[in-house]
Amino acid sequence: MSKKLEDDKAIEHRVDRPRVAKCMDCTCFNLRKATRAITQLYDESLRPTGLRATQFSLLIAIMILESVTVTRLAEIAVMDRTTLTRNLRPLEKKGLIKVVSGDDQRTRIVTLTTHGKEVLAKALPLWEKAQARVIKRLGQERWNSLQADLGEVVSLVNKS
Amino acid sequence: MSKKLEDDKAIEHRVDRPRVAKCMDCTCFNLRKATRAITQLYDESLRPTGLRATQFSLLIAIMILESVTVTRLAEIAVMDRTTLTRNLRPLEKKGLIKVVSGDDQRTRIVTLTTHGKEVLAKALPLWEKAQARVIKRLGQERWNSLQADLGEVVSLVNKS
DNA sequence: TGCAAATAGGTGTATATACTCCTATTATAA
DNA sequence: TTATAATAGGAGTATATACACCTATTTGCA
Repeated sequence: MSKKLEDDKAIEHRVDRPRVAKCMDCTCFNLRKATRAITQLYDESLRPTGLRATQFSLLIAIMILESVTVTRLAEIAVMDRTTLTRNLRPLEKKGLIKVVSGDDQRTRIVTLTTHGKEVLAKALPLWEKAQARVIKRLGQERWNSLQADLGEVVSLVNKS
Repeated sequence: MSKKLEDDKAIEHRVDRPRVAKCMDCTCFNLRKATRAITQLYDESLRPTGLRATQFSLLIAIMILESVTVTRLAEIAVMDRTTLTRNLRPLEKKGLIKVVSGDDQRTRIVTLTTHGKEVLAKALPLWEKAQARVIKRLGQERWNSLQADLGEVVSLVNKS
């Protein structure tokens, strides 16, 4: 290897300040920060119902779909199948959902219980308040573009 | 209570389809979806180094700060203090960071080890590739506005 | 028809997250 | 100076996340 190439390589691997500083713009880090912050806001709002934000959204999805398999629900939630399995556990334990085998014995069908629907009805106005607050503070226009961009991020990764 | 008010209350608490459907626009749910997706992309890119995206960003922050307390680092990372304590554990176990008591005996000072700097130097170009790919696919302009919006979300919550 | 491939799902393990409650140390004020 | 408040941090507990690997069932084809 020529001296020139060695120098290039050394430069390439040197960790200088400005180069490291750029890492603070990490898309992943900033998404995670925003998610941590916003999750606390929604969790706080939903606390009277005993639901976490993630649980609320899963229940909503199940209500809309009425009856859905684990794999299908995982696809919709852009969630690993095994993650969903674990996330359904506390919902089942609290009696909010019911999980039974489908006609295809491999599948597990998830549905809301009556109790689940009741809790969801109590949670809905609380969620609406939190959502309205976020949209108001962010501004409708900015919120719209954020929603669109988040959707773009998801499809960007799926097409990888 | 008058019949009129009872009706209003019934309407307020009724869970009709369009109202439930709006919940799919949940800011929290969509942020979490995007975060799950993008985290997998960065984790995949960093896999050869054995670092997760979160770990990479923490190491970067520690490198920039050179020496930092747990509470200060948690503030910067917009992370619960107890979460950070747990997140530092695997980094310490892998010998990437060192945690020692400060002059103020209550504080714990976090610094990078030589090994930590080496791993970070290996990870840096991998992160840069992932970051460049995301910016390219999203488009520089869209990425810029996403970054700004995520920052806005964080400060929005902090000001609550 | 019978067997391999595809599909649906769960477990083990490890990290990520944060709330509640706890201890230890430092700062402050009576 | 000493009692108290404030600060820094950790432990217990529970949820959230996903990879690697496993089993059971169904499908499709030779």
